[in-house]
Amino acid sequence: MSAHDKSEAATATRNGDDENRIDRPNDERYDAQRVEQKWFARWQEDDSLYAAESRSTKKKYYVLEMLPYPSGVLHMGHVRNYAIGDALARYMWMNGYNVLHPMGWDSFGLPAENAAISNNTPPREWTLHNIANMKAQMKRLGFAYDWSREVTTCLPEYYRWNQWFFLKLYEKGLVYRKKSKVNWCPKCATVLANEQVVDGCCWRHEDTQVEQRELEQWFVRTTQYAEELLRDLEKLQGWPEKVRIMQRNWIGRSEGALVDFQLEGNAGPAGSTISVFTTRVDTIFGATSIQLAPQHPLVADFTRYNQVLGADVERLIAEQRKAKEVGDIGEIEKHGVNTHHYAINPFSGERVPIWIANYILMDYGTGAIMSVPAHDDRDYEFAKKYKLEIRLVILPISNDPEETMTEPQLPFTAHDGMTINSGPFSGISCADAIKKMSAYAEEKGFGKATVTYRLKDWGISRQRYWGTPIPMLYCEKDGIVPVPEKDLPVILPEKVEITLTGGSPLGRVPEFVNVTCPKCGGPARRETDTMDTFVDSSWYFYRYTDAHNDRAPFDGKIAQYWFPIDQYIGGIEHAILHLIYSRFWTKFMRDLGMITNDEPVERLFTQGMVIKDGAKMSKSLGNTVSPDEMVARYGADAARLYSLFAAPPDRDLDWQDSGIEGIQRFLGRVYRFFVKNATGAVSPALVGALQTTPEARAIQRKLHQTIKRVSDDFQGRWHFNTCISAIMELVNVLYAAEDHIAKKKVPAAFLAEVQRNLVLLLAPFAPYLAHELWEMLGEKGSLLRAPWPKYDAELAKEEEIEIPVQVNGKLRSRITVPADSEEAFVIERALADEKVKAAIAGKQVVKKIYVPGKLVNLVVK
RNA sequence: GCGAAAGUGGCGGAAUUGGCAGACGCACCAGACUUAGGAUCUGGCGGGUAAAACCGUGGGGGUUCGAGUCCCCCCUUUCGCACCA
Repeated sequence: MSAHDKSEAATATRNGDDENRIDRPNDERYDAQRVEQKWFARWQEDDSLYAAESRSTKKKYYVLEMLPYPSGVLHMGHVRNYAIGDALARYMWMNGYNVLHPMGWDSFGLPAENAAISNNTPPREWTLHNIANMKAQMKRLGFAYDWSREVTTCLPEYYRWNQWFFLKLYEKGLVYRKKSKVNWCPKCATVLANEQVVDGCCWRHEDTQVEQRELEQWFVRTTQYAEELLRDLEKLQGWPEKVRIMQRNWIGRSEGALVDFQLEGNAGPAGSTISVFTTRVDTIFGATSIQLAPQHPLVADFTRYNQVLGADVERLIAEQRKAKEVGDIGEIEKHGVNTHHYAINPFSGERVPIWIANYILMDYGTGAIMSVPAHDDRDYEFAKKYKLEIRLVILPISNDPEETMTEPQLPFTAHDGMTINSGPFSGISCADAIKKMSAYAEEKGFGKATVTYRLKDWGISRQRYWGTPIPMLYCEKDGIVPVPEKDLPVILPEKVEITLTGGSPLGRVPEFVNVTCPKCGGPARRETDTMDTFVDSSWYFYRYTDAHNDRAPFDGKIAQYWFPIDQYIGGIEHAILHLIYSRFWTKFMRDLGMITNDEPVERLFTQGMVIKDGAKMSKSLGNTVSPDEMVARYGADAARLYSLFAAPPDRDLDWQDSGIEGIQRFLGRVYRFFVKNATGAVSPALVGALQTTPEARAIQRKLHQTIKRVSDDFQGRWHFNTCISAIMELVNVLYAAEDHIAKKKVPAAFLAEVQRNLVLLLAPFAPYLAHELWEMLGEKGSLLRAPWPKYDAELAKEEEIEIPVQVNGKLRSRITVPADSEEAFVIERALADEKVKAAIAGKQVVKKIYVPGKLVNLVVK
């Protein structure tokens, strides 16, 4: 059937339908809904091409987008994230790789419980319903996922392995229970990890102040791997620098020394000491006080019989809390109180007063410092205020010995000085002093060199229902008893009354709580807390490689084939939480002998946010854009293409409805070109033949330039916005050549080749339209496995180039010369140009610059 | 305060290595086809001018034949960290 017949047929049917506007002949409109529905139905029937091959000789490629929480509906941020990954997956398929491109659901978590409370729907039901809905949305958007490997973390098939891992952590001493002050979000009614506290507030409730509560909790010893987590950041060259810096700061390694100061007299418990952490032990002879955090354990001993002091301490705590609330603890005005107790400096034997100060943090170091006003900004400020002694013990080193003796401006905080007034340690460099003094302290048993991290162990207990039950029992006789491996999974019971008060909901389910101890057969009580959901996402990507294994979390051999993940794509908001936990988990699994890779992710890409009207989309601002609505109005291709076109993927994207209309027009333009210029399948013999007519050559050149631009971007910097504009340019060139095409100056066989390549270029970005056009061309093979077009430099080459001619750096004219012209020829032609002649008239040309293929610049005087 | 990224037309954004600033798209203007146009096609579109000249990449200096790009100083925005001892 020719194009002419086709459009006549189309016109005939449309003319019969005159209640709407009628399209004229050749006014073929692209009905995205009809085309997308057609392919959607086919893919529903058979999506086997999206499946990764378990046995393959091809090179593997693991591309992964971060799995979503099934909140109910996709938002535009998801669409953007998945459009990037899907384009990459399709590109890699077309390049002959065995691609693993899976999807799953991070489906435990609080929103399900909140929904249960407000709608009276069981969390499981609510969650599974959301998953079904979001999965349907993903399919409608045309994302090519291997659904045979779908992972749903809230199902026992998955979470049983969380429990298994927990037992392994327990065996290795990497999980422990301790009573401690923890972050408590009153709205979530549960504990939060340090990583989940943002500016003193809950990460989910930015307006809710986190409280401190004393609770028994399970902690994962992430600090055991602190050193390696930090060191291996160097290996992650495929990660954004920004993320690596954020992780480095979060781990916060700091070298220093611990030094014990003996308490004088009988202030605290007999023989007790105050251990301080300092990075500047070289300044210890300048320590003129000890400063304790108000929450320091010793403070309680001081205030027990001193109500006045107690009240002061309360005030200091309140000031700290206030500062945290405002979010600038750095700006807090320093206050302190003198306890009138003393401690002994072990180096000098000197008595120093013990103070309590609001600028000392209990959760860093030991919660106690030695205060050296002469050599620390904060200590200096504090000492000035409270008239504490300021004693100089470090002098700046200068080449001029006279200068070395001059007193520096205080506080003098540089690290490259020389000690004075430091007893036997005087007269040496700071670095030397640190070494010698640490060694001395260790030898005498009152201190040692040490490393402190900001990173804390990961508190994973949650007093909530919708999570993985922690497989631990408490027996009256045997104490803490792990659930035997053979009894896994500990199934989360379904009939549970969910409230946000009264502790863990599971605690109110007697048949869950009351068990027999596997050791003694006596009565035991089950742990009623559940695991932080970040446990689920710490290893889920391994499960994709072997999703139905019921004997192990996954098979190590299979994981070894697929890992590390070649490309991971997700939001920057996971730069710390998820990405540190999952790096930890990988190292732990490696040490268990399950895997061989040290890091889970080779290359990480963090895409920007989708915003609207300059603000993050949110229901309260009313600036949300619904993917469903976009698909219904413009089609999935348009929604996907626009989310790639509107901005480079690593930057924020400001959504504009008028922008997606432009994309819709573009898709229609492509479609109409194919309808108007139907050609049919290409004979392989003709592909790549150099065209002879200038009209065809122009198109061929543009085609190959476009292939290069798109391919390069996939390999390199991923600026899909410019890829898509390159394809638009190609289409514009085709439209501009329509007259030539009509006059048969462009051979039909070549035109068919161009169309075929255009479809291939579009395939990663707009799969629906690409498939439709592929079929229209009469292609039989699968587009998803069609080889990516090959760039041919010869065919892309320009025969003639336009060279701008500058005079003294200002553009004066342009000349057209053969592409392979010699410099002398180009300069000669430039000098002969009328406009150039006028510009240099009466002046002397002192320098002639020719940048081959780029420009000519004539310098005149 | 420390660290990182960014600042280009009315808007989203191009310019990958120092070489034609504003690709591509949106919006707008004009024309064509039309009974109609919120379809489609064609053309225009940084400021300035009759046309040129000239001026234009946050501001100020510099290097260079030539700077959005490199160097120095400053301003603004966003993000991360923040009395971290």
